[in-house]
Amino acid sequence: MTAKVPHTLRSDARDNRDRLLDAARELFSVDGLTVAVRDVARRAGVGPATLYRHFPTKEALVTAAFEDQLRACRDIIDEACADPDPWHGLCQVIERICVLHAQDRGFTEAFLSAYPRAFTAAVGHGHMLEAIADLAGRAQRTGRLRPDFVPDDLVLMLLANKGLQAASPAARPAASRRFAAYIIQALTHGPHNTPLPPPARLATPEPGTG
Amino acid sequence: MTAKVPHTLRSDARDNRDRLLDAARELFSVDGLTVAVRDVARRAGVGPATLYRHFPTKEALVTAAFEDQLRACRDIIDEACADPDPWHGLCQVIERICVLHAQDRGFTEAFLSAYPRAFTAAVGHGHMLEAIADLAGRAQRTGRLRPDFVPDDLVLMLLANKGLQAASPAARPAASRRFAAYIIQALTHGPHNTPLPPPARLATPEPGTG
DNA sequence: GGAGAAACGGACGGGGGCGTCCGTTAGCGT
DNA sequence: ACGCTAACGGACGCCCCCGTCCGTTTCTCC
Repeated sequence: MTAKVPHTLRSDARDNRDRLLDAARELFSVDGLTVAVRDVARRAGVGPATLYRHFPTKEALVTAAFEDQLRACRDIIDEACADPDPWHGLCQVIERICVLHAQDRGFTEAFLSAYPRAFTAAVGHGHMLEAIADLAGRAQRTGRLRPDFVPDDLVLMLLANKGLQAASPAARPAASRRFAAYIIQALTHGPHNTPLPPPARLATPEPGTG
Repeated sequence: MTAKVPHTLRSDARDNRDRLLDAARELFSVDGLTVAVRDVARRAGVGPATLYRHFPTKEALVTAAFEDQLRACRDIIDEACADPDPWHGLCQVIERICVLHAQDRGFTEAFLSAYPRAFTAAVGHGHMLEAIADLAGRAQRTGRLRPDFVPDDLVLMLLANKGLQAASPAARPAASRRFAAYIIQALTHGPHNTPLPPPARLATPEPGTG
């Protein structure tokens, strides 16, 4: 029970930790979270035990590796919510998060329920969803966002965008950009809008199975 | 080399084969192709060896299990191509294939490149894509389908729709229906169309990684 | 009803991934 | 320079999955 936490890593340890995070980001971003922990360690030039010493479980490694991306995500949303034009803000959210996800497969999988516990808790999905819902409400009141849009539709679109990662890594950004443009088109309120089927309750995505 | 193929299965064998296909369809449709072959065998009430006797590899089981779905898919497309209103036909393709995929996760994964060899060869993806491209061209000439649509965009949408399978099984059909409606909205030609980013070359989806 | 072959299924080997143990190395403070 | 301890990493156990082998059961045909 005597807390003997050094709070200061030895130089080599700090070094290895950094290299591990870099390696994790590299591998996860291209191949997703299925990459073996061993491969991350090998890429970083350390043994598996070293990795597990720094990150007791794969989930810990994942959350640590994607801290920045998560912050970037939040920044995008905060910025959009502060946009004086809520419709423009919403479009920005869609476009930017889509390409962000397209650029990083691992982050997308982490963000969308591969390790739901870690991420939903860490960032407070709830808060983000609330902010988005508010933004969407304001966008609807401007008349640019179709009135039958519901916030869950945004989750729908994010999940759909994730599906694009089955494409070749090289094609992903272009695919997501084009997809985002289509989505914005679909969300635009206009005289040609055809009625939508009832919204889906996505509440609890099944755990695992990124 | 003496061909001693009975061509007529013993009654119990035929029975087991049917039960295996049923079990495979049930499990694959809900949980996708990640289900262990053992589980399929267990569900069918037979040993693993029996399964492998009927289907020498997992891929063989998958293709056999989804033969009907594949035919249904082709029928949808053929029917749509024969539709006197090509735009209506295209919409039908989108709606029906989206819900077909929403109802059956395993088929979707099989259809979209989890076992590319088996399926692309079996059905001739090429032919289907050609037919769709022709249909889309005709739809564009009616002025209902936006002119900057390219056939690859349909693959884009199918991949995106696949992403919705991360939702709970119960929510999938509703999600896909709504998604399809949004897509059709996005593809509609109208004065409010905003230009799209350049299309993505999806040509060769990476193998594996359903 | 009995012989022969087809079909069955439990047990096995191989591969891969996750997380751990312990003998060894190397940074740090004196 | 030297010892103490943090940090390292190869090797290990465990689990899961795929596909195979062989002794046993069961259908079929006479």
